Amino acid sequence: MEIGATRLRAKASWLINKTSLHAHRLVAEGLGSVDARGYHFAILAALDEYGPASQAAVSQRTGIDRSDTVAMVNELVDQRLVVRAPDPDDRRRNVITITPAGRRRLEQLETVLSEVQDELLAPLSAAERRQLVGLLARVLDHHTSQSG
Amino acid sequence: MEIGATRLRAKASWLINKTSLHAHRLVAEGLGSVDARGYHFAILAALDEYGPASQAAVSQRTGIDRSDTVAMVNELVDQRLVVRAPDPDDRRRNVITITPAGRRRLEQLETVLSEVQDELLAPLSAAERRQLVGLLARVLDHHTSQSG
DNA sequence: GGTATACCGTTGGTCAAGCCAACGTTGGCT
DNA sequence: AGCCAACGTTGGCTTGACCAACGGTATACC
Repeated sequence: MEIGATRLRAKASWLINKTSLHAHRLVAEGLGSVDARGYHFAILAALDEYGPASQAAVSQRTGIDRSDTVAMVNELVDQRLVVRAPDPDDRRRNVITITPAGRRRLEQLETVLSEVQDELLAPLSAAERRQLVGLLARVLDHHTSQSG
Repeated sequence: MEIGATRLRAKASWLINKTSLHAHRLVAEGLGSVDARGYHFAILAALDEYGPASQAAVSQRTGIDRSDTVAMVNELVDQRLVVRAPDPDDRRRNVITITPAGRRRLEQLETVLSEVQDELLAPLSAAERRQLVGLLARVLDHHTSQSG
């Protein structure tokens, strides 16, 4: 495709959506090649940074819906990358803990995703990449703080 | 939600995908309030800029799948915003032409979308918005030119 | 102490987007 | 004439994001 339509291209929303599609596809391909999914990385990363947490906490930190978190944690448990145990202090909760294997997996996914970022942002310099990330982060912050 | 996880936030792919979600929602809400969809604007804009064209051409220029284009053109025809006529020079083709009402509609949607852009990019200055649009356009160009 | 209220994990389902395969029709090429 | 490519159209598939509701549990308030 040779997308034109200046009116379309001038719309940030359109650019973001289209770019997101490419990003999404690249991520899915990259992670798919090692039998993982984006959600796996998100959850492992959250557990690694914040330590063991309830599924609700994981859900909040990753922005993944509670119901979807259940399925993802199931998959991670099956792969022995995390452990799910009832919280003795609050029996409503399950405490999810990342395992050593989970940490190794996280590093593997980190590597894969770094390569994907490179591919995605190929035409941009290092400075420009930082710019883009900074701008997007600000936009995202604005909307997540006031609405979500 | 109070999304943290620096590892996640540092990934451009993640930022783009999340931001895209907000953008998509805002666009859907904005256009929904005047009973339109993103695809409508895309098609009307393409027809306005390039003149009458076959559905295949519209499809290419907007990046909308051929099969989805059929449905969208149907809707636009129902609203008398475009006309679909067989091409006498090539009977495989339908020539889609925007009507005067279609142009008025396009301007209406343009207005709505401008407001949506404002809302989406609220935390950014005008210069920063141009920066963001420029960076995204370059990323998008890179991937659309080499992969289809 | 008992009741209402809020939270947690889980199940099940919805909805729209983006795709893809296939078909009949038509055009172009050789 | 015969083959291949393009077009419009139908139908369906997959996935991500989301929502509603439930039983079970903790907390707050009276």
